[in-house]
Formats: sequence, C-alpha cells, structure tokens
Amino acid sequence: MNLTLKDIAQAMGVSVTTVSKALKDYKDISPETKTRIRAYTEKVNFRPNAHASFLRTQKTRLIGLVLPRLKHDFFNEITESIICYAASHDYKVIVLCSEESYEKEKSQIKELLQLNVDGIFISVAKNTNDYTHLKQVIKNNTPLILFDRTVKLVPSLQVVNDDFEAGFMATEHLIKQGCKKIVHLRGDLIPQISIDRFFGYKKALEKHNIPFKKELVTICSENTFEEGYKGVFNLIKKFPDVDGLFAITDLVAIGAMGAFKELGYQIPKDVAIIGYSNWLISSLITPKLSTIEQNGNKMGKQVMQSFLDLQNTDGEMATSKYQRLIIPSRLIPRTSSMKTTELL
Amino acid sequence: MNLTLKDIAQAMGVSVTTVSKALKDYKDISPETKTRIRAYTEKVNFRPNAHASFLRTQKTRLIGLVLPRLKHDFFNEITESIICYAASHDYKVIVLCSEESYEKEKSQIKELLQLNVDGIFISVAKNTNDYTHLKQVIKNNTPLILFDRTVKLVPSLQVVNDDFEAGFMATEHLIKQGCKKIVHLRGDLIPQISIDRFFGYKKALEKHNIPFKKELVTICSENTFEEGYKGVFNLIKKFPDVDGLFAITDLVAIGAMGAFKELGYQIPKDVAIIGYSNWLISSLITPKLSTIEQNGNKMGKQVMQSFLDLQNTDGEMATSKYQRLIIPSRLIPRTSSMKTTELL
DNA sequence: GGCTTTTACGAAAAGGTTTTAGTTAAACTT
DNA sequence: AAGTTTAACTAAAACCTTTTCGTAAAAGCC
Repeated sequence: MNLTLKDIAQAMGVSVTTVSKALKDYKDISPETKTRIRAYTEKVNFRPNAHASFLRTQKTRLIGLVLPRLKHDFFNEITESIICYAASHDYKVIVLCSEESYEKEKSQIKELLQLNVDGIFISVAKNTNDYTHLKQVIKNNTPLILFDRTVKLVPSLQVVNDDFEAGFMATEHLIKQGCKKIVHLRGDLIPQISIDRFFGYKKALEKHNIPFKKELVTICSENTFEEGYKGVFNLIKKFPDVDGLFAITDLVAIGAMGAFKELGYQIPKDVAIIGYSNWLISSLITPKLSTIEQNGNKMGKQVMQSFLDLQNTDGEMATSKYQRLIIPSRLIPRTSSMKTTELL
Repeated sequence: MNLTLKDIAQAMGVSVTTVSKALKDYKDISPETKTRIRAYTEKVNFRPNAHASFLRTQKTRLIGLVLPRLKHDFFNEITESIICYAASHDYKVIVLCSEESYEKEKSQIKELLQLNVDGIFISVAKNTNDYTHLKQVIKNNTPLILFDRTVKLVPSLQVVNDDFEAGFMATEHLIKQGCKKIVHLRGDLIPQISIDRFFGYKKALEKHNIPFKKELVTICSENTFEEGYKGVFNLIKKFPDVDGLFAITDLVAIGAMGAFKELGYQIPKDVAIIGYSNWLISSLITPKLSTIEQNGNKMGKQVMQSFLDLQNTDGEMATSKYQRLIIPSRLIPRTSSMKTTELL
C-alpha cells in the first residue's frame, strides 16, 4: 500500500541502495542525484518504513511511559512535558497506565520490551514491592528512568522531587505561623515519596522541639477529597485543638479544609492548612491553599534530558548506573496557612 | 541481544517454522511439540519481535492519539479512558500533543502513518482549517476517528458531545431560574464545539422569547481563568444588569465567578453562573459550579469501541464512512445557578 | 500390498530498510 | 601508457517473523 524504497528506485531508475543513501546523506552519492531523489520523495510524500528500519538499526525512537494513573494533575503535567519534549527530539511516547496494579505494570513492561522501545520511564504503582520486572529492563540493556514514585533498590537513573525537604518546609512553615499541634495526613506506607514527606514532617517538629505524636498522623491511601475529609473528622474527635495540618497532596488538603469548615473552624485562624503539589484548583478555591510546588514540567524535562544524555554516552553500561537527581521543592504560601499576615 | 525464533528453534532442535507455528497454535503441529516449545519460550521469556512481525502481518497494534493539549481535565479523562480500554484489547497508544498548532498536528499525523499505526484518533487544534492531512489518513486506508473537536467536512467516524443540546440546556436552565439577561462567554469562532454551544444558547433564548443580543457574547479564545475574569470586567461596564452567565468551559466560568465576586455581585442571587465540562474543581469551589457533564470516560470508550467495530468489519471501505455518534449531555445543577432553591 | 489420506514438520519467500563489500568508469599520477 | 585514485553507484546479506507450498512418514482403506 505504502510506497517503498523499491518504488522510488524504480521511478528514479536507480538502485534501492542509492535511494536509501541519498535520503541519509551518504557522501558517496552525487549532489545532483541526491537533490533529484529528494525532490521526488518529497513530492510523493515518501517516508521509510519505521519497522523495517528498526530491523537494521535496532532503534525505534519510541519511549514507553508507565504511570499509575493519568487523571492526576501532576502525572498529567509530567506526561505533557515528556511528550512535548520527546517530540522535539523526534521521539514518540507510548503511554501506559498501570492503574496502581503491580500485575499490570509488570506485563506492560514486558510488552514495552517486546516492542523494543528505546527507553522506559516509569513511576511505580503503590503496592509494587517486587522489582524483578524493572531489573529485567536493565538486563535487557534498555535505558530505564524512574521518576517521582521511585524504588531506591533499583540501580537506575531516578528523578525525584525533594520530598523530604518538601515535608520539612511545609511543616516548618506551619510552625513559623505559630502552629503547635500539627496533623499530618500522610500517604500509604510503601511509597518512598510518602515516607520521605513524613520524615520531613518529623524532622521539622524535632528541630523546633515539638514532640512527635504518632496519633496525629493518619494514612490516606487513596489521595482523594473524601480521605482528607474523613481523616479530619476522625482526628478531631480526639484532638479538637489541632491548629495545623499538612496533607500528602492538595486534594486531600482540600478535603480536610471542607471538613474543618463544616466543623466550624476558621481557616487559617483556627487551623492552618498546607497541601502538596500545587494543583490548579489550589489557587482557585477559597481560601487559597498553601502548598509545595511539585513542578511536573521541570521533572518531565529532566527525565527526558537524562534519557537523551544516556543516548549520547558510550551506551553499554551507561544504562544501569544508580543515580538520583533531585528536583528542588518550593514553598507557595497562600491564604490557607497565613496566620501572621506579614507576607502576601 | 533479544532471543529470536531461530534461537528457540536451535535449542529445541526444530525449524523456525515449527516454533512460529507452535506459538500461534497452528493445527499441524503435534500437541507434544507445542507444549514442549511453549514451556521453553515461557521459561526463557521469549516474545516474538513486534517489528518483524509487522512486516508480514501489517498490523502494529498501535494507535495514534493526537490531542491539542493534555493539561485539561476532559482531554485527560478521555486519554486515560482510551489508553485503558485499548490496553484491555491489547492495543497500545502513542500519545501526541499538537499544542494547538496546525503545523504540528499535520506532521504528527504524517509520522503516525509512517509508523503504520492501526488507527488514528484525533481532536483537532483550534485553528486547523485545512483538512488534507486528515484526508491523507483516509486515503492511506488507516481508520480515522475524530472526537470532541471534530470537522464535519471530513468523511470519517466522529464521536462528539451534544454541544448544541448542552448550550441549549445550560441556557434554558438559567432562564428557568429567572434570568433575563444572559451573557455567553463563548470559545473561538472556528471550532465546531464552540459554534454548536453558541447555537444552543441562541436557540434557548429564542424558544423563551428573549431577544438575542450579540453584545452579550464575548469570545474567550484561550479558555482560561483569566479570560473569564477579564470577559466579565469588560461586559459589566456596558451591562451592569446581567443576571446570568453561560461559559464555554468551567475554568472560564470560574474566572467569571471571581470577577463577579470582586465586583460585589452575589452568586447566584445577583447573577447565576453555569459552566461546561464538569471539571473536578467545579464541585469543590464555593459556590459549587453548575455545569454540563462532558463524560470523557464515556467518549473515550465510544471512540475505542468504534475502532474495534471497524476492525471487525470487512475492512476496506469501512474506514471512510462519515458517521457522527453523539454522546448525550447531562445538566448538573449546583449552587452557582440556583436562584430558586427548589432543587438541591 | 498397493493405494490414498492424514499427520507433523521444514524450505523458502516475502516484507522494507540499512550497510558492507564490491564494481565500473572516469580522473589523476609519473 | 600503465597504474593508481576517486567518484558514483549497486548487489547482496542481514534484521526476524509469517505463511505458502512441499515433503516424508505413518495411518487408513479395500
């Protein structure tokens, strides 16, 4: 159906080899022939078959991107960023969604390898705790980059937010606003991001000599509005005097905010709230939600850039090197946490 | 690097043909040989090379999805829906973002054809008004499905929301709430969706004998918070007595809401507001924004299902048939438009 | 037992590109 | 003029799978 090198060669009265070389600018083809052939291929809109090409070159210019979910501002942003940046370097991205399922993640990785993608970028599912599928990628010599939800045990490139710093900054910010009894709505126990943010929270308390109480920490495994909402209702029974809250993600914070409002608390006067991720919604609700920026755009670019750098290395062992690139966090103070009105 | 049929054949002491046939369950291979070979391929984790396979079968099980943007609740939802549904039918999706650029859209289509994807799903860029690239797809006999931002002039399958009905419902809802002077913040002039919603608006006014005034309609080409915000500030100078507003999309509506609040208008008492798309944020802001549901999930499934149906048809001419599938709209009344408190 | 049918497997071509290793003719040496 | 370079092009193999067409042996038939 599609035109092939053979067709072009026939039409031009030259060999297949010559056409191929002309298109790839080999120096043993005369300038006249080159322009003649190129003009023709341009005219008939010929582009060499990518799969046949792969068979020789072993390069697909395809990248596999595996995400736990797509309907999520941050993953969404990082996806757009990777796709656009990849496109500008002539790479295309196959996007897969593990739907937080380890099984799916595993089989998707396998399928990507079967497709011979040039690289795999992945943010792992929450309950992924077996990493043989990831090690398989490395064994296969396919560049692997973990991002955001990473696994420290896998010897590959990893691009992460500074989650510890984020937890620390958020909590210290609340402390500086005068909070003494700070609740943390944390994420699940397994993911590194959730652990790191929690440690940041703890560290900030410690630094400011506020005793850590594990009862003030609740797990929100789903990261939804409802979890934040329910989390507050449960906590408030035992601790009606909380005056600060740091949530694992903005949506949870907004749920918490809803609960506090319903319970008659004033925000930020009675309780200061800060989230994480800087979702679009956070700057549009009332009061505007303080948060920590999670720059998906920057991270996406970093992931893609790291991949490109790998391509320009000697190859071979360049893939399986453990390295952690950390994207700095940034505090975005807004109304929801500003007890002292000095800023903003 | 990867194992091939040849390797397996060698190890098993049979021919390449036999291995291939065994894996594809041909009936001229004995059951014993089949199980023996399968056990081995399972063990060594062999999967046939997808590209070599393509060369014979002309099937890639890849789908190209072209979107104007990704950071957008609706496109995001539809993407997730398509990707997941596709995965369950063993198709993988290459996602491309035209960034609202006709030029990029055009070259991306070309690249997808070069990759021999089994189908292309596209929602066109705002300023796309030349359709030769789309017709090229049809000429290439590649199934093409347009969705949401479609082009009526292209003879292909199209899946759309009932935008006319949506505009009508939204406007009529405002009228029923007692609004007499209803502003419409519409989208750009070219996209069909924007035209249809506008026509719906007009039709509702007409039905209820409210004269249409073109000064009450403003174009918001960017569909952002700012556009809605500015739109209201501009309008309000001339028409301080507007009592209703229908915006092309929720984010614009929220911008408008912000402006009205700042100007001291009470919502919905002074002015009733309704958006379109049911973004996540709309149910979380105060007051909750009334809107029209734009079910991305449903549309994604419909798009993919239509594609699968095409695959099961005789092929050939099945691709280039003009057909429009309409996903019904649904009114979601919330606080922002409820002047009469009968509902909710 | 001589015939046809069935069973189980293999050879080879096709699919389109890339690249190595030529080949020919012209141009250049001395 | 004989030999060497260079320029411009080509043949053919390789990449890996699928599928058509064969072939050989075993089984079935009267």
